[in-house]
Amino acid sequence: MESVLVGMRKGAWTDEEDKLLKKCIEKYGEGKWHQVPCRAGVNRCRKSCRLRWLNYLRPDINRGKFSADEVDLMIRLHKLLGNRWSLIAGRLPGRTSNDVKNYWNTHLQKKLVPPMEELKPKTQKTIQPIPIRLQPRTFSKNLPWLTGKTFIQDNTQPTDDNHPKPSPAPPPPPEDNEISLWDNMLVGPEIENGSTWSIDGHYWDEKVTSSIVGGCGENYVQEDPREWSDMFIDNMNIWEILGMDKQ
DNA sequence: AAACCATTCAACCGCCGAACG
DNA sequence: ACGTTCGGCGGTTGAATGGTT
Repeated sequence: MESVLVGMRKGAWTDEEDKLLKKCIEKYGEGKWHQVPCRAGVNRCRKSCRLRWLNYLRPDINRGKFSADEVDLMIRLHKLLGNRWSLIAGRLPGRTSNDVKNYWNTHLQKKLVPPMEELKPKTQKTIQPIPIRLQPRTFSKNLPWLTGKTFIQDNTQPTDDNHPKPSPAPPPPPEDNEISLWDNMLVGPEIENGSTWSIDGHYWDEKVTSSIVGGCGENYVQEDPREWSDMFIDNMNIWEILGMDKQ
């Protein structure tokens, strides 16, 4: 119960609050958000502090305009991931999930969605706009890839500049057929052919499953794709999947 | 100059899953 | 096994700003 919420400040952050929060994070680091309001001396809830830091105060945030490349990548990723803003933002260095979400809602949704709606024959069976449902968002600290046994690619780490770049030690590239699969997932309507759409919108193709899992480099066996898909998406080299030059 | 409308985006809200006692 | 807490997410809201009449 967050009884301490009574009397908490809301609304826009002041410069003074920003300074206090920034100072606190620099001193104690990110995390332990429940302690941050007390440590920083701001009358805000933990969520508000976290959001302010992640969306505004973090030093690596790129607050400039979205470049054409970024927009292109965002569209591709959205086609692949759906409204998984945090995952999309993770592939756009310096961008926050809030930025991506806002940009999509204000700039791209109007451009992309309405025309699709208009083009859609009213009698035609429609495919839900969520290509993949990636269920798990967080993982146990005991999982192998969190204990140093498995390579983890983390593109969300701060970068020296604001340009997209591959990780320093990228994992082995996927096999050609794997790239083809993900390419296919990005190109649109043909996604329906030869693959499986489950009732709840999950996209699945069993033949490819084993191939992908094997391609992760570990003897990692998982029965249900929904159990590993987030990890997979996070850790695989999406730059290659998207067929983009690493810049 | 003022009123109105549209757009942008920071911030809040409610929910979920993991961790912990 | 269960309840609580915490971190994190996506959806939504509303104030601020810009543009138009």
